[in-house]
Amino acid sequence: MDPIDKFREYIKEKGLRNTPERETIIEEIFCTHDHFDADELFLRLRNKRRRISKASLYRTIPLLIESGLIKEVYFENGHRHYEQIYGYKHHCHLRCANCGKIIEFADDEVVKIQERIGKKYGFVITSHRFELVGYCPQCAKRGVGRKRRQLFTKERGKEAR
Amino acid sequence: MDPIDKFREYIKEKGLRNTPERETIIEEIFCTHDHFDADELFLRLRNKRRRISKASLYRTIPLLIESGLIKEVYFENGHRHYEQIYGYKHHCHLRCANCGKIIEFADDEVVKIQERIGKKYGFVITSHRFELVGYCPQCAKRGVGRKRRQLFTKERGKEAR
DNA sequence: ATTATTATTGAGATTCATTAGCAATAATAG
DNA sequence: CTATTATTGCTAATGAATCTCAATAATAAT
Ligand SMILES: [Mn+2]
Ligand SMILES: [Mn+2]
Ligand SMILES: [Zn+2]
Ligand SMILES: [Zn+2]
Repeated sequence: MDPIDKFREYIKEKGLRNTPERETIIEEIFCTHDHFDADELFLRLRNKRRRISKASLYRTIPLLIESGLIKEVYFENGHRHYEQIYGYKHHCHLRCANCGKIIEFADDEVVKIQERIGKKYGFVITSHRFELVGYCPQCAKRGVGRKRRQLFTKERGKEAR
Repeated sequence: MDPIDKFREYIKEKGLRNTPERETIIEEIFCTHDHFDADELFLRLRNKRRRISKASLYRTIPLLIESGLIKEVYFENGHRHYEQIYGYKHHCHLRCANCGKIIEFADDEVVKIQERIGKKYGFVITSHRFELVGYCPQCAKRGVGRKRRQLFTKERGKEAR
């Protein structure tokens, strides 16, 4: 089923009303599989001459989450980032702390751990978030040498001496 | 080594200056092992008649992170949450989506996955964040019956059919 | 198709966490 | 003890996310 149909279903079920603005937003989100944030999405829409107010965009996001189309993946740089989940298999993220590159991966062991821990504490687990952070091949190589400055952002105050 | 000594070491290394305000903050954070956020910490200090400005508190947090005393654990309710890491073994979190209860757990498999994935993509992995979300025993039990509404917030639209 | 009901929109104001600016203060080196 | 300059506290500023409200438009009922 199409993301838009999925959304219509949700809208009907909730007694809400569908609108062209909402469908435009969904279309834009699903025309690529990239992670995104509110502002990025707003600009993407603007570049395509779709003028949707930021208020509507922000108001739509929770609906997309509740309908199972997207989810929040991480908070970074002072704002939330999202990704589509509808139609995509679940995955975890591996991120380069330097260049920001993100690799999506899946590993069966993750689910096993989830089951084991859930059983151990009597929890009914509904989701998980597993993120690995490090340095990608390129950055790891350069990281050893120069470029220290913005590489290890967390370690400011050193390279000055 | 004491958290404060650890911090002094860091301060010296960076050519910064230590202050009673900073030590007070560290003391307050380490007098218990709870997760915390900036405002909570500010109030805890205030209740103990330690008047430290919010500005200083916010300015100190990055130093505590860089010195390896604390780390950001999650963003929720519009603000960041932290936890001490110095002196505590690494752990992951299991959280109840309803009552907010948090259980800390450790599982060796997590590290194995980290190593496997790191090798697979050529990343030098420096850290990970693994969070399981679900319903604790109590909430899961009640969740089946009434109170559905705010319980399964993330999965609305499904249990209705 | 027309009408009634009310959810949704867009523009702007508002909130709230976090930062930045600045003058006064105090931590360190010498 | 003095000089240097990092740090403090206060306030102002920033910016993401939310809210207000009048105008508009999506649905359901005629
Ligand atoms: Mn992804
Ligand atoms: Mn913890
Ligand atoms: Zn990289
Ligand atoms: Zn619970």
